[in-house]
Amino acid sequence: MKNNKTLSELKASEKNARRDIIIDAAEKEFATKSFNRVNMRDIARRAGISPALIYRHFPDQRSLFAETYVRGISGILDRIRKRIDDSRDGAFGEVIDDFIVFFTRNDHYYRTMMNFFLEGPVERGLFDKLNSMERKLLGHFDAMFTKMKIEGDIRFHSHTLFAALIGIVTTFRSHPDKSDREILKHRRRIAANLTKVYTSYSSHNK
Amino acid sequence: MKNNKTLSELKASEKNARRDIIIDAAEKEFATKSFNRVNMRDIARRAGISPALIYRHFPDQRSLFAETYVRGISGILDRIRKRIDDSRDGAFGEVIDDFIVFFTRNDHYYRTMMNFFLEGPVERGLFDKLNSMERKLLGHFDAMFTKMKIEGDIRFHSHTLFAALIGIVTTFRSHPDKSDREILKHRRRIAANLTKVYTSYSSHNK
DNA sequence: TGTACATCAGTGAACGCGCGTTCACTGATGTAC
DNA sequence: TGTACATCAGTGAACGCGCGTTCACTGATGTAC
Repeated sequence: MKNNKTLSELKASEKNARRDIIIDAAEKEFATKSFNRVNMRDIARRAGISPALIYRHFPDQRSLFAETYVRGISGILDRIRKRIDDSRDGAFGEVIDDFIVFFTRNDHYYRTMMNFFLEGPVERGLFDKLNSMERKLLGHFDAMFTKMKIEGDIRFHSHTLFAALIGIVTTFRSHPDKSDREILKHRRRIAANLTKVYTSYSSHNK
Repeated sequence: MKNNKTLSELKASEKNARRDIIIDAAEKEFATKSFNRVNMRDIARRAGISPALIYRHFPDQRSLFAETYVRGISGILDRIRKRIDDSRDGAFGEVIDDFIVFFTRNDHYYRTMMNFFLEGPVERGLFDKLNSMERKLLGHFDAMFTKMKIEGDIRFHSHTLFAALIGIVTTFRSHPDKSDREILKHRRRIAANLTKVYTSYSSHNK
């Protein structure tokens, strides 16, 4: 069996594989406990390595979380894009429902995003990477609003929508007397309300 | 000079005065540094007391912050209420601009709110107190939407609006290449866009 | 074909630190008898 | 009018702890000559 990779390519892909194993472990940790209980020791244990080794692949915890976020978020971004492209009218309701459901099921991505909003600027490369994710989503929203033939500045609408969605996930969270099911239900209901307002606005201004 | 208070009343009001001094000090600390640099030692120093004394008035830091929040927030709540009551149509644009400007100028109230959203349930009494603030604001929004004769479930609209406003403050924050002025400007612009969508929706459904 | 040296994955224990909170104590004032 | 005791504001130093990160080191593999 012929191996057509050079040695250094092999090495690089091995290195990437090791990175992926760490990200997988982080992902699993996020799945089993709440955001701020996730820690480096447990991630290392889950990956079957020593904590120190993580630092050979990521400069610090924030970077690891950011990479986890970037990898994890791209699926939903593509799904949203596809929904918009496949639709005639932008599929507003479905798109924002997708968004809400995704960030409810994967709260840690929301938390990572919040972390970067609230703790502010990071190392430049990381900042750019996270920012490009946001701009990608905004680009999708732009495409959606264009299909909707909405009146006014498209980019402002995208920003407004993004803010509103983040706000919905922010304001309806764990509550002493509410189950996860109820929270999701409430978020979707509010999102549906937003859809009603926005689609009505868009159809009246055609 | 006659003192018509009983001794225990006097004592109680003195105790309240001391509480207020601590809250004042916290407020001043929040005014001089970013949210997560504010700490108990500095608040104590600012109030001219020892850190331990704070704990005679507040069970813990969260509670102190919550009380600070509750006291600080009630002014804007009343202002918003007045604006709505004094207007014929609900003054949507002015109300949400007030909201945005207030939480931009007083970021620490926003941060305290976020803290409670993100870190979740607290000691019950505190939780109820914070919750009643939120419900008060929602009540004001209800009144506003009623004046606007908006179509649909009023409470859902209030929730949607609250979420959207929180989202606007969340998503546009410190950025390596942006000044505070620009951030405020951008937030107001997005808020104005939201106003356009909402007022149009409401007027088309009259 | 062997030797010296470089490279790099990998380790477990230990460091460090920021800061909320508590501890053990003082001093003044009030109260009972 | 004095004595014993309770109450409570107030203090500065010390505790503690969770956890991200680093340190000093090992062992395997690659490379130069």
